[in-house]
Parts: sequence; C-alpha cells; structure tokens
Amino acid sequence: MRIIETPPDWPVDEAAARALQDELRGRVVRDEPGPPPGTGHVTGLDVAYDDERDLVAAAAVVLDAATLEVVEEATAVGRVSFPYVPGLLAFREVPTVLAALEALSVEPGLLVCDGYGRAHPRRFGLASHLGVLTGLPSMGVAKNPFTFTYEQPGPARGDFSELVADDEEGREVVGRALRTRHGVKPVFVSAGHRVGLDTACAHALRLSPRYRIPETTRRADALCRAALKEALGGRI
DNA sequence: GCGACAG
DNA sequence: ATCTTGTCGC
Repeated sequence: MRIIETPPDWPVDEAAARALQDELRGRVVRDEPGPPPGTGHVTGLDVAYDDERDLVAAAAVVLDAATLEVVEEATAVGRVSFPYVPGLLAFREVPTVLAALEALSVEPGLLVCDGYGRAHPRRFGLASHLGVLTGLPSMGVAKNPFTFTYEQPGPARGDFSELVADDEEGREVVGRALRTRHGVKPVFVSAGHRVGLDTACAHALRLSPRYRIPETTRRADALCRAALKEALGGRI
C-alpha cells in the first residue's frame, strides 16, 4: 500500500495550525438541520497510530443509515503529520482521513468522527475541520469530556445533559453528554458542519443500538487497526 | 509556574 | 492513541 504524503503546505508548528483553524472556522455552516436520521449514508472515520514508525492508518466505513449495514470501506496509510496537541488533533489525522474518503466510490453522506466538532477551544474540532474541507455534513462523538463540564445525565438510554465550554470564546453549550446505553458512561456529541446538535444526537443514538460507541466508529476503529497492522507487515 | 487536556 | 492479563458480568 502506498503511503500518503503530507501536503507540502501543511502547518509545521502550533502557530501555523492555529492560524489555519482561525481561517477555516469562519466557513463552518451552522444553520442547516442536517440529514434526517435513518436516511442515506453515514460514514464512520477513525485512525490508528504507530508513532515509532511515524505511521497513521485511517479508515472510512460507509453504512446504510437505515439498516447500519456496511455499504463500502476504504483505508489509507500516511505519515503522522503533526504531534498530538490538545486542540490541534485534526492536524494529525486530516491528510490520511481525506485520502481514505477519496478512495470511496459512493457518497459518504454524514461524516461521524471520533472526537469533537464545535466542542473545541476555538470551536473548530476535527469534525468541523473535516466537514469544511469536504463540504459534507459532519459531527463528532467523543469518549471523553475533554476540558468541558457537564452534569451527569439520567441513567436511561437517550438521556442527555449539556456539555458546556467556559473559555476564551465565552461560556457556551457546545454539545451534549448523551447516554447511549442504560447506566453506562455517556458519549459526548457535538455538531460539526451543516448539522444541528439535535440531529447529531439523534444520529448518535440510532447508530448505537447495542454498544456505547456508535457502529460507525466501532467499524472504523477495527478497520484502521487492521490497516495499520497490514502496513506494518507482520515484521516487528 | 503547574496541572489538565479529543485521539 | 498506545503499552497489556486476567477477570467480572450479561
């Protein structure tokens, strides 16, 4: 498998990355409700790393939103394009994720990212970033509350509470802590591009009929790990 | 200055 | 994210 090149103009330091976020954040569309849950395609995105060998494997798994059956899968392997810095996660994953998306032959529909969208120090997380670059509706489902605060939601599946940011951008509801399984730790949902928070949560719930983590993310997670293994070629 | 901090 | 065995529970 060919290794995806990091674009030559990719940000080389934190200052450049933040500047690009500030430029792109103005392009996020926030006044569209988003695709109706249960219709069209939903695409799970995730990546796995091998920092030792400087490799990142990305997976895009397209599901039928109504049945959650796999429509198509694609992977890509690239170089790690940025160190992990909280708030700049996108710069680590975007080139390789875009390559995986471009390898698809069907329309991705709604992008479901493993991380945040609007819930971000500058309101421009991974999901927002990917949405703006592709023009596709996007949302984030994260496993941890990051720096945000929230009240414990009720115990029932579907119960939720506000995810609140209180930072340089002001105090604001940036997402929701959503219970996808009874009595289990909630997931943290935020809108990315061209999707509202209500719709994003409805999708997150539909995509998680059995486990805490949405099927989109679970499928993409398994696939990118397999792709990384294959890229490493057994020789360890 | 120190600690916390999506993946 | 990743390093890692067994183990408790449905």
